[in-house]
Amino acid sequence: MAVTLADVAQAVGMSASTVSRALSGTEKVNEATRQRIHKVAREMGYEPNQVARSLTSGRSDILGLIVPDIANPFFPPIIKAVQSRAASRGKTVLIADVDEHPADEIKRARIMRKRVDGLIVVSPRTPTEQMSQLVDLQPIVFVNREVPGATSVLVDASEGIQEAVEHLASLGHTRIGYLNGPRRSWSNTQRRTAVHAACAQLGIELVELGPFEPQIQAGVRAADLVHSKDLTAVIAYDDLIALGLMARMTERGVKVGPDISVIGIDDSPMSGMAYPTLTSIHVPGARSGMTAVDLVLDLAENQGEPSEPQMVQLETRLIIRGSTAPARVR
Amino acid sequence: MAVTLADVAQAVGMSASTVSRALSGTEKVNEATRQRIHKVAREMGYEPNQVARSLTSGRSDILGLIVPDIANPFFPPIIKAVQSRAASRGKTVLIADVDEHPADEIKRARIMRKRVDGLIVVSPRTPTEQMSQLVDLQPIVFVNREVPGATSVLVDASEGIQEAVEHLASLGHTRIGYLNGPRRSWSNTQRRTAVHAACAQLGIELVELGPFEPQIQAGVRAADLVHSKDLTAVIAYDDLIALGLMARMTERGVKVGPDISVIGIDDSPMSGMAYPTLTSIHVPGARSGMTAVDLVLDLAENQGEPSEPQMVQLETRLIIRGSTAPARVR
DNA sequence: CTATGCAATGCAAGCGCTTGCGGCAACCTT
DNA sequence: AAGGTTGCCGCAAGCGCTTGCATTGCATAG
Repeated sequence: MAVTLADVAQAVGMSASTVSRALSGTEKVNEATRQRIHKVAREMGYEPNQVARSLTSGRSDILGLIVPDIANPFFPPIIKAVQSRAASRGKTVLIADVDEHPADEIKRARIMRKRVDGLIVVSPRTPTEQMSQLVDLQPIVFVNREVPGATSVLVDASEGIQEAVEHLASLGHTRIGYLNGPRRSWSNTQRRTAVHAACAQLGIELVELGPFEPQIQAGVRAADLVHSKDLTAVIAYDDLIALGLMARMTERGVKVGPDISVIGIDDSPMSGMAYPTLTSIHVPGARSGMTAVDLVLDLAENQGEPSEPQMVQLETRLIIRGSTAPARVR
Repeated sequence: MAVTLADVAQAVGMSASTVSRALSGTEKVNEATRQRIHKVAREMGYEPNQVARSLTSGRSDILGLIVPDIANPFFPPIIKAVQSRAASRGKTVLIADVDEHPADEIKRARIMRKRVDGLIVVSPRTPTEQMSQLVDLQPIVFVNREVPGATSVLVDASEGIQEAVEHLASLGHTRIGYLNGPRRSWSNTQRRTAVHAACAQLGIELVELGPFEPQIQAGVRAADLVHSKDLTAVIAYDDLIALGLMARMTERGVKVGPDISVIGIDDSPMSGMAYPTLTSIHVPGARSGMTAVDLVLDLAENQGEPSEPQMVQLETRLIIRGSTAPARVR
């Protein structure tokens, strides 16, 4: 059996309460006794039982993080950022991968909520109505989507997309495609709207395709569709779709760059490694993860005072690489 | 406040013990009352407080999973497999990403151990002596590394590597490079040894390079080194290194395939998407994850009876894609 | 009709920790 | 010198749940 608080208390000849206070450090304890307690505790190899601790204190020092798909390279950086930020604030992170399955999301969130001090939900996908069910699971913050009445950290795709369309326009493209992400996805709606706006403003013809799942395979399928539409440039909902598309194009002997320009969104680590390298709209995943941690911990600390929901906006920008080139003259 | 067991008990007019038994289902309760209790509990929206439950029962229904780096595409499939297998057995998974930092691994494991029913450690990297410290954190199972006295699921690289070297030999390569992974990594040692053995057997000259971190950037650095050694074929410690190397080679105008053959290890999802597609040794990540869950749960269930450590071996095989081709005649 | 067994349920003791409240010295006040 | 502070610390009451044991009622056996 592990050594308990009581064991330490007995060894030092003090009450458990004092030992508890000495170790958790919040309350006043004589400096000398504190040191003695710490020493003995260390010698005995005492480690507080977190479960018992959270039962009484109500805190667990765990943060819940819900992501749609760990395998999507866009998420690991977010996860890492959340973990390291959380760690520096003394928290651990419980990750749930909901496998792009919205229904799970709600359920998992409810279950998780009991063991964690706060929830961070990164889910561009689940419909807003369902998300709203989660708002009362305070403290909770949403990343990359807007939920009425909840604090969230948003990524504003419009700037990057504006830049992307301008980039294509300046390369002489006059007719571009947009490969939709999942139909009911909030971020797809956002991105799609931004593409529309930018095209309208620059007088570019827009062809919509999809929806596609944010997976490489979907991009592979998209490729053939794109080819049949005779487009010279496309913007994909995310890098994965773009990457799959590029792979398939290359396989079919279509040269990405010279023959067709493709732009991804997310700027995931892979985009610099593909061939050709993928021009992509950088989404500050790590920053949004860190921000989310800060927000959720703020909420957790001020549980009582009902602060009004904050909304932090982060910006995007275009990273030009090798997958975009002047439109071929026909 | 959430509804507690006592609330439900009061509503049904029974004692908390009965309600507890009715809901957890393990003990005998009259069928009629059980149904009534279930009904009321559902109506009241009762959800057991997991924290309290685990304090008394000692179980948490959480499995701990320690991985070196979520961002390495080799791991997400493992994680997903572990999660889904665990879910089907009624467990949740607590993931810790130790950022390739061995020292953390030990610490994290110890801390985690208190809140989880069992530990799965996937860490090809940490030195064996340190790993051994973890053996007493039963139930624990190690993936992809052998630790004396502990149950583990091993991936036997030798077959796949043998196939790989044979493949290269048959393509006419007579001098190949091996790009070492991290120096003290168990799996690197294993792979390296296998490469040596295969080369010796087939009379192929072997040049070792590295060590390199299992990251794309390291592969990029490796590329220039490889180039200067005038090799016609290399086997990399993992896909990431291989991918980085290919990207850099391509950038320098060296044609991967015709000019230099490269083989990765892991067969991560990216390998089919690179250009050219990467010939790689398939490592059954998902299977090993599932197996690990089964093993650790078995251990957990038979905590008392000291069963002797099992060792499950999984096999690897070569997946030939576009990055390998006949040696250029010079 | 009383003894016995069994199924169904209640009692109560924790699990290991936190925390409000109060005790009690030792120290200040005026 | 008596009342008031202050700083440390102990008491004890839980947190919500599980579980060994006792209790009850009733059917069955003797």
